[in-house]
Amino acid sequence: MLKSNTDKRSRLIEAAVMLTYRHGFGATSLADIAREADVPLGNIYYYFKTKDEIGEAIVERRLERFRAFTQRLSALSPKERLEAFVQMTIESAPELAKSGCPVGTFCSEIHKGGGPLTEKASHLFAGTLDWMEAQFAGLGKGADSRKLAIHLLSALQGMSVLAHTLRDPGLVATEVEGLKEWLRGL
Amino acid sequence: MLKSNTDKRSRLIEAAVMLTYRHGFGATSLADIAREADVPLGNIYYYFKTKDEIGEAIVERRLERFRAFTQRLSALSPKERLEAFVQMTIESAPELAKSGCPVGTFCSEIHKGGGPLTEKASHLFAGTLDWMEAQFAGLGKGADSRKLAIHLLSALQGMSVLAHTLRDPGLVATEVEGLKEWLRGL
DNA sequence: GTCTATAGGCAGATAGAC
DNA sequence: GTCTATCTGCCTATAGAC
Repeated sequence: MLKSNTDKRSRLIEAAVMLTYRHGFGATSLADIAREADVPLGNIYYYFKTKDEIGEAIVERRLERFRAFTQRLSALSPKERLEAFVQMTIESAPELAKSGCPVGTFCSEIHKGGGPLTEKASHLFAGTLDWMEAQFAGLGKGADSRKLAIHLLSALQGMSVLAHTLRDPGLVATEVEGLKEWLRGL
Repeated sequence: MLKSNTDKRSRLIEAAVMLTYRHGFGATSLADIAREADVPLGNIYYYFKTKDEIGEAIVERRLERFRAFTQRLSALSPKERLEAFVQMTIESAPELAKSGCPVGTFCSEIHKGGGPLTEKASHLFAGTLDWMEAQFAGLGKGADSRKLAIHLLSALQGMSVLAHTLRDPGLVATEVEGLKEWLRGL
C-alpha cells in the first residue's frame, strides 16, 4: 500500500516535470498529468491538494536531481566540477533547443505569476548559485566567487534562451567553448 | 470614425503589451486587456479575430519600438550604438528585475506552445541579432560579426533571467559593466 | 462600428460511492 | 486509498440588437 502510494505519487511528479518542461506549467493541465501518469484525474487530489503543490513537488524533484548530479562530481577538483557542469549543457543541447533550460524557463514563468510558488522556485537558481560559488571559492577566488558564479550561470541562461528561441542546438557548443576557455583562464 | 478606430485598436495593443509583459501571454485574458483598454470585451473581436492575432500585434508593436530606438542612434558610431543598447538595459533595470526582458520572456513562453505565433515571435530576436551583427560588421569584425552578436544578446538575456528570478536590479549594473569593458576591448 | 448577452468548452477542485 | 461523476467558474469566441 505504501509502495503503490509512492509509486503513483512519483509517477505523477515525473509526468508533471516532463510536461511542464515541454509545454510550460500554466499550459499543462491536471488532466494532462493524470493521463501521462496513468492515474485517474480525481485521484491526483489524494496526493496534492492544489496544482501549486504539484509545482512545489516539481521544484523538489529538480533539486534532488541537482544534488545527485553534484554528488557524482565529488571526486573531481572544483575546476573540473565547473567544467563538468558546462559540459552537461552541451550534451543536453537538443533538449535546450527544443524547450529551453528546464530551470530557467520554469522560474521565468512562475515569477510572472507572483503567487506563492515564486519563492519556492527561486530555490532552484539560489541552490545552483551557491554550489557554483563554493566551487569558485575552492578555486581561491574568495570574495569574487559570488560574482563569478552569477556570471557563469548568467552566460548559461542566456545561451539557453537563444538556443531555445532560435531553435539552434549548435549555438550551445559555440557559447560553451567560450565559457570553457574562460574557466581555464581563471 | 477612423480616428476612434485606430485609437481603440492602439489602446488594445498597448494594454496587451503591458499586461502580457507583466503576467505572461497565457495568463492574460482578453477580459483583462479589454478592461485595461476600456473597451467592451466583445468589441475586441472587431479588431482581432483571435487571441493569437493580438499576439502578432504585440510582436509588431515591439518591432516598431525597436526600429524607433535604433533610428535614434543613427548619428552615433557602431560602437557607440552598441554601448547605447546595453546602457538602455541599465536604465530599465527595475522593470527587468520585476518582469524580465520583455522580448526574452515573451519568446520563451510562446516557443513552449509551438503554435503559429512561434515563428512570428522569432522575428524579435532575429531582428535584434541582425542589427547587432550590422554594428559589429561596421566595427570591422567581418565574418565574426554574427558570433559576436549572438554572444552579446546571450549575455543580456542571461542577465535578464537572473535579475528577474532573483529580483535583483543591482545585478544588471554589475553584468553590464563587464559587457561594456568587453565592448571597449573589441 | 459598437456593445450586451451568452454559447460552448475546459480548467481546477470536490463529493461521495466503493 | 481509489475512482467516477460532477460542480463552479473563467476563458475564447460568437450572435445579434442597436
